[in-house]
Amino acid sequence: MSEQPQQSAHRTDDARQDGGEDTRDDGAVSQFVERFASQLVDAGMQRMSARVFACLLASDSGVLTSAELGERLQVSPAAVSGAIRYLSQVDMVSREREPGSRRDRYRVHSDQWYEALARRDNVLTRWEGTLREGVDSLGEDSPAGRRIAETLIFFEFLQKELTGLLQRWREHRDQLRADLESAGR
Amino acid sequence: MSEQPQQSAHRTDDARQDGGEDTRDDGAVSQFVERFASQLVDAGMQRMSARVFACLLASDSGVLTSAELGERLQVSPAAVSGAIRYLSQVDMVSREREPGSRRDRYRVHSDQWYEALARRDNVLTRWEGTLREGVDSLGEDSPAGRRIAETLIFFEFLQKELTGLLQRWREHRDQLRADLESAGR
DNA sequence: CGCTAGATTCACAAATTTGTGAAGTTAAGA
DNA sequence: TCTTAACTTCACAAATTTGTGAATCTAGCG
Repeated sequence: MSEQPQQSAHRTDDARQDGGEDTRDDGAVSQFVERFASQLVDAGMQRMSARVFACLLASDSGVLTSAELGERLQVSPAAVSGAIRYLSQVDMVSREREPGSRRDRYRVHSDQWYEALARRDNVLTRWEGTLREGVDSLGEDSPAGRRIAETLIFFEFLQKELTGLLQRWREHRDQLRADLESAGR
Repeated sequence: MSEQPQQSAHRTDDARQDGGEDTRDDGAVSQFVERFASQLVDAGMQRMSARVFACLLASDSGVLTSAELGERLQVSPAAVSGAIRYLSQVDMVSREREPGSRRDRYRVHSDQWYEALARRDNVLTRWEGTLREGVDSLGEDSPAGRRIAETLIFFEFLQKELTGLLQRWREHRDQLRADLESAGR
């Protein structure tokens, strides 16, 4: 039927000079980007930020310029700018500028998930504050006050667990890296 | 200055017959409800659902009818209905009907947070599915494929940890209850 | 110092979401 | 079986969010 290897449908062949990025099936990549972005949206992230993030995640270099993002996602520079503003605020993407250039480059960390989770800690702390106020308003002795106090206990438990979990992840990750080190090279 | 205890500003005195609900400062309760609801909204929940949920959480009985919710939150029955539809879908509220009545009553569980977290498990599983597809599309050997594979590893770690965490919570909770049992009664 | 590539901001239009009133549906009680 | 209280659904209006093009700002480079 076709003389192409079966994995290939439509490959990028423009922009070959500036990245060496792609030997991949663009359709499939784009499908992954959009699917994963949708799931992030379901979890509460703004659509454009989710798309930009997923796009960076699925790029070989992990670094893309505004123009590249705009082209891949088919959106305007303004949209990219807005998405990046959010993503760098929540620290999921960092902005770089090459020394002799006026183009920004946006990068995903390899540790972004770990860090995102670590930041959850603050969210929990804020929630706990509100819950404590609630217990005070309602009185510790009222049924409602007691219910909220129980909620508070759960969140406090969660926060404590989170610390341990992050610790264990670091160990797990370092172990994996060490294994890779001794086997792979 | 005042002959009232200082906690009191404006108390409900309507509806005294049907609940025995409130000996509390309505303003403060409402403030808690709205604040906590906002934080839930920030975390991605729909506004009305968040308000209904917070309202139930802050009620003495933990059970309210549609009419009560509508009155406390100043919204239409339709809005309550929509919020409840969502909340029962995600299993944060359950619907009851008193045997000889045509009024539904909506209840928060005391375990809703535990259960909400337990349900996160499914979300993680879905994400992992998408990530695996991504790795397949991009190839395990490409840098992007590798980055996504690392993400996958993190989520798998998280999912495994979640199981243990939930287990520990159940133990912690049972311990707290036992303590309460022997001390309080 | 001016020119210009590139990022950002702004006003606005399009799309989406949210809540309402009213009509529709369901089931308890006479 | 009829009546009616209570929940649900639907069409629509209001509010919010999202992305665009154009104008503006910033900083390399000649």
